[in-house]
Order: sequence, then structure tokens, then C-alpha cells
Amino acid sequence: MENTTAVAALAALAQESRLAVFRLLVRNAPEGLTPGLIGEELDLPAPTLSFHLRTLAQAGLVTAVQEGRYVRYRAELPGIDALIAFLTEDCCAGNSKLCSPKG
Amino acid sequence: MENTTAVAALAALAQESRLAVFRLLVRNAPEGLTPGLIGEELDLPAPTLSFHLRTLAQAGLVTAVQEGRYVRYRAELPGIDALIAFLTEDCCAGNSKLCSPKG
DNA sequence: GCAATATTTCCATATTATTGGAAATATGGA
DNA sequence: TCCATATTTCCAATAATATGGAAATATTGC
Repeated sequence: MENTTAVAALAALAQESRLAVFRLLVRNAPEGLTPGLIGEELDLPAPTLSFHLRTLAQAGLVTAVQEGRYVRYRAELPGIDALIAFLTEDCCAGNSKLCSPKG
Repeated sequence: MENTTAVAALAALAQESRLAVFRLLVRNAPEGLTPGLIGEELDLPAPTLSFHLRTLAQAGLVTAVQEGRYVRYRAELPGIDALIAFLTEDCCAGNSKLCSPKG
């Protein structure tokens, strides 16, 4: 993973509303949710939510699929796995006895 | 973990230089490094690095210990573990068969 | 075609973060 | 005490981001 890619993903998550949206989609994986349901659950205005969903999608943390007049957003679990691996890469110079992270 | 705490940690990591500093400290866990060495390795001016280290420390991702005229910074591995767990909490509503993340 | 609903784009405002030179502070050694 | 080194604080310029109302776009059912 590129440093730049990781920064984009972390920046996408580093915002209260977006983090809440992402975690809601993680809990509701793998089916996903529509913006209407997300906005209702988290009490977010549609334009604000749309902006945040786009940011998460550009960072590769969620995917969007058009379903008729709805759009289904899903957490991209491999994306978050890759980010987690990147954060703890080569931890303790590879000496796993010294490290708590699983990576 | 509080939503606010997680946002602070993610924001701390969502910056190119800080992410590089953090990952360098992860690789050099558990001994840690001094700002002088970090700045040399990553080619960062001292005031800029000091600002970034303080941000990481406030987010609970690194710790600082004074050692004579040096300061030793270390990656706070339990902190990153907690953040990772928070991101994937209750993934797929707890149905681990559907989920890739280890959490 | 028309009305209702879902979602996004436009846009102006407000807020917050990043940068690094210069100066301040702190420690250790001679 | 005085000097060299390590680190931080001060500060001002610059840049990036979040917010939500109004309007635009898209889809479905009638």
C-alpha cells in the first residue's frame, strides 16, 4: 500500500460523522445500507452525508452500487484490512514476540 | 473507546509526515527513537517534527520519556490495537463467518 | 407526461491544520 | 561558569476541509 493511499483512508475516517457512517456500514456488512437509511440513523442532512460517502468511496473504504432509485453503500472490508496491515507493518522489526498487533 | 478518541487517533495518523513517523516508531518498537534520529531519517525540520510528535502523543499513539537531554519516543502498541478493534467492532453484526477482519 | 421520492451537485461561509524561521528552554560536559 | 547540543514554543502565512440550503438530476409508479 502506498503511503498516500493510507493517508487518504485515514483522513476519510478521521471525521466524526464519517467514522460513524463507516462503522455503521461495518456493522451492516455485507448487505450495506442506502443514504436514506444512514441519514435517518445518524441524523445527517442529505448533502452532508453525500459528501461524506463520496469521501469514503474515494478512499476505497466503501463501495456504491446503484439499485433502481436507491444507492447501496457497503463497507469495503479488504480495504480496511489492508490499512490495518499497513499501520503495523514490520512491527518491532519483525520480532513478533515483542509485538501485540496481530499483523 | 470513545468516538472522539478514535477520531483524534485517526486524525493524528492522517498526515503524511506523522504517518511516516508513527510507522518508523512501530518498526523501531519497543526501544523507540529520539526526535534527532527521526528527523534525520525522515528529513524533517525540528519544529515541524516536534509539532507532529506532540500530536501523536496527545492522540495516545506514542509516548515520550525524557532521558537526559534526549527524549525517547515510542509507539504505543496497545493504543493502535484499540483503534483497530474499534474500526471493526461488531463487524457483520458479529457473524464472523462473513467478515475478513480479525476483530 | 406528471408527481413523488432518492441522491447528488453547487456554492458561500466558517473552521481548522500545516509549515518552518527565530527565539526560548533544558541538559551535560569541560 | 560557559559552550554545544537537543528539543520545544512562538507566531504568522498558507492551505485544506466541513457544513447545509437551494437547486439539479434520476428513477419509479400512476
